[in-house]
Amino acid sequence: MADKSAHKARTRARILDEAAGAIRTGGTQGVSVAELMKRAGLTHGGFYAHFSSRDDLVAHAVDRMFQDSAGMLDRYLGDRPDAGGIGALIDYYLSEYAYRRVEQGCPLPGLSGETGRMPPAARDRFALGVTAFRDGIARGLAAAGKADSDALAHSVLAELVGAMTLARSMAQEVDAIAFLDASRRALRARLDLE
Amino acid sequence: MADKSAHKARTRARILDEAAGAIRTGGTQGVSVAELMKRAGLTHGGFYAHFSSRDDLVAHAVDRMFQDSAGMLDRYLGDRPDAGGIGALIDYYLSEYAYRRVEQGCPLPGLSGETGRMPPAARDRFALGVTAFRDGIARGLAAAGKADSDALAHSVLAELVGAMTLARSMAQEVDAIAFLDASRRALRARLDLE
DNA sequence: TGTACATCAGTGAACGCGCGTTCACTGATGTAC
DNA sequence: TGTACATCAGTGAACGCGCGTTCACTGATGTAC
Repeated sequence: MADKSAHKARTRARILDEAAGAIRTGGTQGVSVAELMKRAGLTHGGFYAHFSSRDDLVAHAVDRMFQDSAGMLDRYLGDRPDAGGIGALIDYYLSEYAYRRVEQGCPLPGLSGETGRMPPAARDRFALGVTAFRDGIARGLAAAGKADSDALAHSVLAELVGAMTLARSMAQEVDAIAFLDASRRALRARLDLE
Repeated sequence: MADKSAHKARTRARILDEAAGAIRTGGTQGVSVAELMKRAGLTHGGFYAHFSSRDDLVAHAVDRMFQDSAGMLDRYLGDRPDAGGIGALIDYYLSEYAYRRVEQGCPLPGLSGETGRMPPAARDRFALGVTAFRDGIARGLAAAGKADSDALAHSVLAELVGAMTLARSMAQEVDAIAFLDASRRALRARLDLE
């Protein structure tokens, strides 16, 4: 019995992983149940043994994405972040590496424009995820000795997300890099991180 | 004959208007052809007298949105922008008024995260629209006496778009306003616009 | 240890529905004489 | 000016398709005796 339910939990996690990846690339409406189950090596009918509906899956997948993001945030700005943490986070967030990793990266650039069209449960969890992310940045800014770190965190997060979103919307990679570089330098400059 | 083709052009414009509005709110996949034609006071079959396919419509609707945006940009930062133009644009772009006008406002917050899923023609026109917008901001920054106005324009646009996107993704209006205010103040401060 | 039974994750056919697109048509309007 | 004809924007029924969801089933695994 224990083996059986552990197996089920692993399957569920696998479905959620695939869903999180697919949604980061294709948006909330970007995967069909059948396609998703196929990716997870299963047939579509089994889906409802794990989730009550497609909307239910989307909500849990959003959670899943923000858990990944929280992990990333923690690596740079854990409970006791040092002064260099925020600079390293900015460099990472706006790196070419992150630019290319749509499927594994932060869900904010790809999905925050879409919240108005999300099923309500997903929308709520998304808002919580954004807030947590912003709080993490505020902690990092405070650790770097910044005053008014809450308001500043809003501004920094806005530029991070905007820069990556616009970079990914460029047709030419040169233009994409221009967005990333400009914001990375502007952020470092305005936060006195040189 | 002249009357007839003028009539057709007006109808096409009406369909495009409705499409632009609906897409700004609901995204590229947010309106069906039938729903759209109904909004325009027509039946769905007539659609193909005006557009060769749904993708064709989406591409033209994207153009339409950026024409509207270019008009807005021109009001603040026309061919010979003055020093206060960029500050006024920032105030307007991040105002509560703009925050609420999803259906008529700038297409960047709602759509730039979605470009990867757009039909190719729409994607290309979107990238052109972003570039034009950024150039307009660069002109305004140059007029305000800023050095390196091109790179700075990337950074400013990123923060504008990111702040509005994140504001609209918040569940509570208080949190939305916090994003708008923080970025408005941060932008004015870092551009010495007080 | 061996056997009979219960559980339940996963299968795959079937459903109703909304979608984009097609097409034969209608009827108002513009043109030719 | 009046009539016959051509054009074509818009109508609405019909199509094939992919979707989310349901459901009777299978067969591997865990439990009871």
